Amino acid sequence: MSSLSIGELAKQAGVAIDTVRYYERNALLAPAGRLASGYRRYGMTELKRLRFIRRAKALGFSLDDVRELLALSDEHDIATVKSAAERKLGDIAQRIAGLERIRAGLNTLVAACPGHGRAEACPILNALTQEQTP
Amino acid sequence: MSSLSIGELAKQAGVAIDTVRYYERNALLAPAGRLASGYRRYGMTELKRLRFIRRAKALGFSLDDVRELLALSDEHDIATVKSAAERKLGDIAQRIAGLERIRAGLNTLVAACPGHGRAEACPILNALTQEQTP
DNA sequence: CTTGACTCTGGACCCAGGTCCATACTGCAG
DNA sequence: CTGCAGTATGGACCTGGGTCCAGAGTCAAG
Repeated sequence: MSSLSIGELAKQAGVAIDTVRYYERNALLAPAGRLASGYRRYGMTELKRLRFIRRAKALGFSLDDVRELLALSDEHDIATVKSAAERKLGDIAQRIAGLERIRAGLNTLVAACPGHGRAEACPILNALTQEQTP
Repeated sequence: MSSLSIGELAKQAGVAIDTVRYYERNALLAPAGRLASGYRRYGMTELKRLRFIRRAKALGFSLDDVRELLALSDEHDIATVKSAAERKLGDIAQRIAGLERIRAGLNTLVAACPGHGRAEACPILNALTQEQTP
């Protein structure tokens, strides 16, 4: 046990085989140990790391961010981990705010559109056509 | 007046020259009229259309969406415009909801992290390392 | 031993929405 | 007329996060 082929690893981590190799090429995973045949072999360490990556991505981190986090977690540098997470939180809040603004604008337009009649009566088309800055 | 070079058009519309040509190549703008020299010439119609595109993008529409909207606005088909806008509104709401979920998760972790001490005390690293599904 | 499933490699390709480049030609001010 | 800014073209390149492919070699069940 605890020796996995790339296919088993990928399956257990819930990613594609190509993704594992892609991560290795891009330094998110250390180069894997090899059998005499050249086949990669993995242990629990790599499985955990791969799951770490998957979770971090689900939390909205880019692979660049993840690379940093992995480095930090190796250093056990909690303060830096926390501030990285805080920065990410700020990013996410900003993305949400941008989308909220778009939603509010579009919502107003949709609400005001009768859904029938002349084009001039459609505030959506008007908003897009008019000269004023949105 | 009302005859613009590509550079003047781009400037007045607030986009790059290359972007104008890119839009022409990708059927967001009709092929421009040309001088004998081959230089493109534009009028107010194209300027408005370009601003339409810019605004629509600012509202979160993809260029594919914009192509559709342009076709619709040509048809003065208000009902279809409204339902396209409603679909877009749904998309945006979903994106926001996804980000909210991420934010809530990350927020909890950051709040619980002491910011110093052993790595085992950092809930951020723990959440990423632990086996349970996030 | 055979056969089918697995793995290896380097490299091409995908999505969107452009940006940048070299080379050649044109327009206009002075 | 000169010189420089502007424009033309086709094609390469960029970002991020992979995915797919051909051709070759390997593992393991039966």
